[in-house]
Amino acid sequence: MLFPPPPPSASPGTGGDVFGDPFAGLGDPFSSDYSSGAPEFLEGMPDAMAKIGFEAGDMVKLGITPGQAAGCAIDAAIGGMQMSSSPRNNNSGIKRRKNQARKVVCIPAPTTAGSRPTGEVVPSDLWAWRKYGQKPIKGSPHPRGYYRCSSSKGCSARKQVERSRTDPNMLVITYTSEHNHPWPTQRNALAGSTRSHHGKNGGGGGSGSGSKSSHNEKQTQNQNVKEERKDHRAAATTTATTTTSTVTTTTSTSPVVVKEETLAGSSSEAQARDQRALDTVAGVLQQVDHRELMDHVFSESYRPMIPESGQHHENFFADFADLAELESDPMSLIFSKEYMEARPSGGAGDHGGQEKAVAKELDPFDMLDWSTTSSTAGSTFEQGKRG
DNA sequence: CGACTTTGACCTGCGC
DNA sequence: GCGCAGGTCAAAGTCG
Repeated sequence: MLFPPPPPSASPGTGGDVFGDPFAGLGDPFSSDYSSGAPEFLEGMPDAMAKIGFEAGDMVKLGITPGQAAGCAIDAAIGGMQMSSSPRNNNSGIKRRKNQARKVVCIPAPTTAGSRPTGEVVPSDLWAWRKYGQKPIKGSPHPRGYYRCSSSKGCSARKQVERSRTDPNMLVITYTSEHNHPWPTQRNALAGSTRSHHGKNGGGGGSGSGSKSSHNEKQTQNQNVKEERKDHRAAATTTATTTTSTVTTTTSTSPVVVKEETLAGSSSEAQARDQRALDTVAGVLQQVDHRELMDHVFSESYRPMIPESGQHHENFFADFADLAELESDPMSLIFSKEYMEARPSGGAGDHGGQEKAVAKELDPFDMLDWSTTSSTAGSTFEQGKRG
């Protein structure tokens, strides 16, 4: 996600130190009376989303709907502005380590793919993560999982995974610290891929792929693939939602349909709130030309985090496309789809220098790359654009 | 045996 | 200094 520097009006260091306070001046979205419309908040929604770096392209990249995006905007905002569930905690902000740069990513929660026996769902990215803790979070019905990078011993990269408070179908992933090593070349680095789907109990079963031998990974993955395929057919509704939303947001057509699918099961109040937010965001999206959107998605902001050879990228994309087929994982699904769609005008057969450029720009890791903010004044806010 | 998850205990930052 | 709540540690157990 692309996080622009906070506007001068933002107030870093007041709990909203990551984003400033994206809702500054908009009122507290959680204390707003939605039954009466909360116009000041909704009117400011697009601006609020922009403040936290939520752009239309990000929604396309991640295959989420405007409604979900709005929810993520809220969730991301909560990250810097804790819900005022108690007088003591009144917008004081959640506790966080000092000088910790963070990046918040919202993605559609995988349905059965990547799910654990406990029901927890962890999306795949290509780093290897090892879970080291889980905590119930005040104000959220869902626990937060804590993961650290297991690819390299000295790597301080961490991530937190929790379900969106506003949309259980969305996952809010917070990345902390950077990897100090190249990303794994093996395709086994699939955080969230299950070690075993048929564990006897919760312990030992579950996610994490880590640095186990690729042979074991493949074995497990192949098993999972079969089950996932089966599960995905069963869970066609949810999966289709992810796919459809990608299309509808890029074509700016009838996002309401998507919203209805994605919000199924929400409370009527939440639906009403999401609907209003959706309408607002949809209005913004409809002003965005499809091509501009795609241009943005595959724009200069997409630079490989770690320079690799062109050959590497070519292999990577081949692998990734392969994975997309196998996994039906939101990330791979989205990426493979968009990669194909965004091939240079010549189409799939258009190779050559342009392909290299595309490969360079389409590094999927930039999806999760650092475009961070930091509580430290004067820090870089968009590391993803660093040379 | 090594890597993993789970989970209770402990640590830490922050507001009062 | 106290208490709250988020973040981390580490022992126990599982799995291949």
